[in-house]
Amino acid sequence: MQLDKLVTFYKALGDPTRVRILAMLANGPLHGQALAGKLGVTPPTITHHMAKLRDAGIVYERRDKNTIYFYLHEANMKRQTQAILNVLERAKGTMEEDLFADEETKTIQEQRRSQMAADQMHVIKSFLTPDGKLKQIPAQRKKKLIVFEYMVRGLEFGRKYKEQEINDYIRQFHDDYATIRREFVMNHYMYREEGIYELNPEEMWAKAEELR
Amino acid sequence: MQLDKLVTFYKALGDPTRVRILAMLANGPLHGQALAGKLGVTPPTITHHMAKLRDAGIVYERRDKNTIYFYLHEANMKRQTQAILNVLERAKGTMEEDLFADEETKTIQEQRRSQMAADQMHVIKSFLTPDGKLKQIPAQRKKKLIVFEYMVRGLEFGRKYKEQEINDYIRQFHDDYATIRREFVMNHYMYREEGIYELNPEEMWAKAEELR
DNA sequence: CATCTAATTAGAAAAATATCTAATTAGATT
DNA sequence: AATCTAATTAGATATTTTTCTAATTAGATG
Repeated sequence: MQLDKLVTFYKALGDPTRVRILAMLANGPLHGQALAGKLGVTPPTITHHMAKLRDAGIVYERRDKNTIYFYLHEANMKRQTQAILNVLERAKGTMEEDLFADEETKTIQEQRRSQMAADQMHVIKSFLTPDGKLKQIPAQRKKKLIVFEYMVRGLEFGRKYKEQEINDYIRQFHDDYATIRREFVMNHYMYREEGIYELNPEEMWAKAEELR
Repeated sequence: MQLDKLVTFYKALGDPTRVRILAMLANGPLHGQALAGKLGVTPPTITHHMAKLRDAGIVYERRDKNTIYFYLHEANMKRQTQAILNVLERAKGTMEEDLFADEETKTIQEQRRSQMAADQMHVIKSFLTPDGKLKQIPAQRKKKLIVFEYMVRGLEFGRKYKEQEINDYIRQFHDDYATIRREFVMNHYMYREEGIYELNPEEMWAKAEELR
């Protein structure tokens, strides 16, 4: 559900009233009445906006008697503002089109540079056959993650996959799709909910860092 | 019109379809048909989304024969993702509440630290009387800007002011409001459109950098 | 110039969003 | 228990947004 989270965050910032609220909170916490007064809106409107900001992880609140003070969650903000950049950075490394490029897009694809570091590329080459099959699942954790990351890059960010689709995808690389699918989830490359799988770009990115 | 610009940017990122488009463009430019195909939507839908992304300065396009390729505007993205953080940073320095704090918020206000550097504070003190009047407009550009920045911090980000309101505000500091109002605009602290004034936080912030 | 392709515009329908008023709830305080 | 205060919920309305189909436009190209 990572796409949703990212979208929720930016959507929360995509409203002038909420941005003004945040600018006020930058001066220190304020309660609902104060915000309503300064902005010239009614308390229910504040409740509405604060719910959005809270859901996005942008503010948190603390109660003092009957009054609820809202605080900027600065660390969360700083982290999340970057989210889209992380997604794009990760998307750049995707090999999907390199592997299955059709005539239409080939020349454009060729213009770009892969983002994958040379030593990671080396690990990958050593575990894949020339036609892209996985010889074996690396035993060493670090190498295993490099290979998984490579494999998972062929999946599309933000798309929901049925288990069957994941199996078929993995089978391009290795027959033991069940093990690998489980590993994907265990290592947080994918997220599973009610039998539906989705890429987890945030975690993947954190992993990419760790591998360097 | 800076608030609008910021909101337009984040709003553009607040839609799952658009985020997926961006993830695809991170691999290199694509044309409308290709995007429509990959996403399973119709061309008009792509036109709609690309207009939003273009307005937000997130993509640009280049034509080749009948085909229009969309490119990620990465530099713009990187700069603009930070925008909200800049606004908040600037808002923190606002002295409005220090100067006019009412009983209600005083203790909270006291908890926070001013962001204004010590040497800037020194310049300000030397040009203001104890009751907050401006003795004279500094002749030295750098000092003048420090004082203007201080003054302008009492105005509210994102709010539209009539000329009369600006005059009244400035008169707290100095009788020659006309000169100072003109200076505010000339130095890009404020933005003027059809007789309505609004703070220009982006420029102000750039200025704050320059002063350090 | 007739035709093809990709993109855009127009216009409609459905969904989501922002905001208000009125009513209700959750916690203090008397 | 009765009363206050701040916040929330419910429900209504106006606006904005997403997406579609059908029609139109802008450029190439035979």
